[in-house]
Amino acid sequence: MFAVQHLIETLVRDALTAAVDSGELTLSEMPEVTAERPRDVSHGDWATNVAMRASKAAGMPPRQVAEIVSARMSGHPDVAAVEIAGPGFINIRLSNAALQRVVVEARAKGLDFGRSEIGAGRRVQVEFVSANPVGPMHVGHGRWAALGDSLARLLGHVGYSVEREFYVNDQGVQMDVFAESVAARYLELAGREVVFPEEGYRGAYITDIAREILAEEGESWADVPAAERESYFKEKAYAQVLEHLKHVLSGMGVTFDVWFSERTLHAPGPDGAPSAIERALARLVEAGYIYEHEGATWFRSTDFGDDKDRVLKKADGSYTYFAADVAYHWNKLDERGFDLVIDIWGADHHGYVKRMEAGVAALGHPGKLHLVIGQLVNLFSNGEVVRMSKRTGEMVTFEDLLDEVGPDAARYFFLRRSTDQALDFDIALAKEQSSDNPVFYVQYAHARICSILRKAAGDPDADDVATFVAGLIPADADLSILTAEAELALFRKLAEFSEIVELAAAGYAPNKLTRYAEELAASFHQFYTVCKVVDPDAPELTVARLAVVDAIRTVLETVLGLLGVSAPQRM
RNA sequence: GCGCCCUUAGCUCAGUGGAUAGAGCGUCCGGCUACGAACCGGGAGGUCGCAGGUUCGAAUCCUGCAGGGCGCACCA
Repeated sequence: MFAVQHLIETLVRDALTAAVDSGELTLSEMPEVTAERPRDVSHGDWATNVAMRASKAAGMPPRQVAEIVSARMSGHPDVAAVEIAGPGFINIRLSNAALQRVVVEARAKGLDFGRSEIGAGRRVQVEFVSANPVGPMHVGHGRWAALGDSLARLLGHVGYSVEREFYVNDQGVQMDVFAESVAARYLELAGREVVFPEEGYRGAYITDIAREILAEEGESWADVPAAERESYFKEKAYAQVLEHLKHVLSGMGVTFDVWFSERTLHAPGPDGAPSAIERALARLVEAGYIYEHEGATWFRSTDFGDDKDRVLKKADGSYTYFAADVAYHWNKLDERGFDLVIDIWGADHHGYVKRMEAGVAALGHPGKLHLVIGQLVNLFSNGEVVRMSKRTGEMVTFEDLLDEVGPDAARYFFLRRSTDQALDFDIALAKEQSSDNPVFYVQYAHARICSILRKAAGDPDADDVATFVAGLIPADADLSILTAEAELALFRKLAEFSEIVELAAAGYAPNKLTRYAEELAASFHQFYTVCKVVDPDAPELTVARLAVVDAIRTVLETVLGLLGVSAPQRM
């Protein structure tokens, strides 16, 4: 709950009860009292629909109820006006003093402005990207990387203790195929006759890895048994790809606290103790959700709304991928004790949502897993669709994209759309480092402010304005002289920030932040056009407006920081 | 056939119960002898896919239909 919203709701509720107590209003039922922000600013800063909600219970038209309630909403210093409008809305306009106070608060809190404690220190894990370590990442991975990292920053800002994790699928047939593919290329390079595996990975990167092994170790591996060669190459190539993944991700500023290996779930514990998968399975047996059928071991996921039951242990004795996933989430929630676990999955995995939620519920942690399903990325270039395929070797990879458009534009573009919307990413457009690109619009506002501050300080070459703003602008600058429309509009936008942060965090929706950043930048640019900041003839006005632009600077830096985008002081 | 996501201005998209549905781009008109014009102001542009329902009120919730995307393994 935000201070101002709370204040308004209290004001309305008090007026309502006072009217009832005095007998002016008779209610068969007390309506819920809520305050909301009208979409249209001409309707005021806050509005309540309580008169419409109470209309039936009061047995009179909404506007009449509104008359009675609003008459009792006396002059609080933060409230400038109360009006009745439309079908019975009560519109409340904040006083200039209340709006000016937001600037003071933003300056006082600095980069902590907009922080909240709704997370209450609870431990949350965000697992994302988790690309298979057998090849380069596609652009969809880039989207999950930007999304997961920004979500982690956002959750941290609202009081959660956050860990970022990458799940590495380093066990299974894909790893075998991967090893066979590298081995086949190695043999080719060594001049041996070889039939490339039917289902092998044909990307050029496989040959690159083989070439590197050949350069390092010579041709000696061509003459050892295939199993020995492939087993060695598997580890060698796996390590290389993993390093590559880390390298590309760090190129966009994304790092992980934990790289979790799937192998550890299959591995027996010390002294032959059961593996994590076996322990999780035993837990499900104990809870009564397991049965045997046609030689396989099944999980009764239909008890939790899944379409059909799922196999955990196949008839041949091996475990399914899903079994490892159940064990993995048991490890997260039970052994590591996270209060909340967020997995970001591509839309191509949405068919697994129900069974995963069923697994978590059966393990005794219902509701602690939140799956974010992100729609896929369609890559365009000059209006042409670019197909992505791990097999053709012709795909544009995440790395390629990052090299072309840079980390700031890539992140911003990835985050600008809601996650359940497919993303059309036009490389050619994103490459244009022009005003078409909204990230530059926002960054420009920040750089422009820094330029003003440098000018005001008489230090055009200063590297970092943060080092001198405190000395330049007193904390108790008198802001009451700031009453221009453009100024008040800017203060209103500033006041929305805490609200936007909480909404974005609660909805796992960083795209709300990109929108806000653009709106705040627009409000600033409008203010800048109308209001001269540095004016030697008006020292008090100059100080007050410097306080404003400095507050905006900090909030722009904060919101860009939550997106993982840089806030340059010059461009 | 079943499930999930999507359908809003010419284009790309915001908007999950409120008032005259918004933004960017594009288009047309206008604004620098003020601190960064990478900026700002204004105009034109809409059957919120279609049809019912719920209620004081629906782009938003429910049902059905149409169109597009993605999935429906003892694969990973």
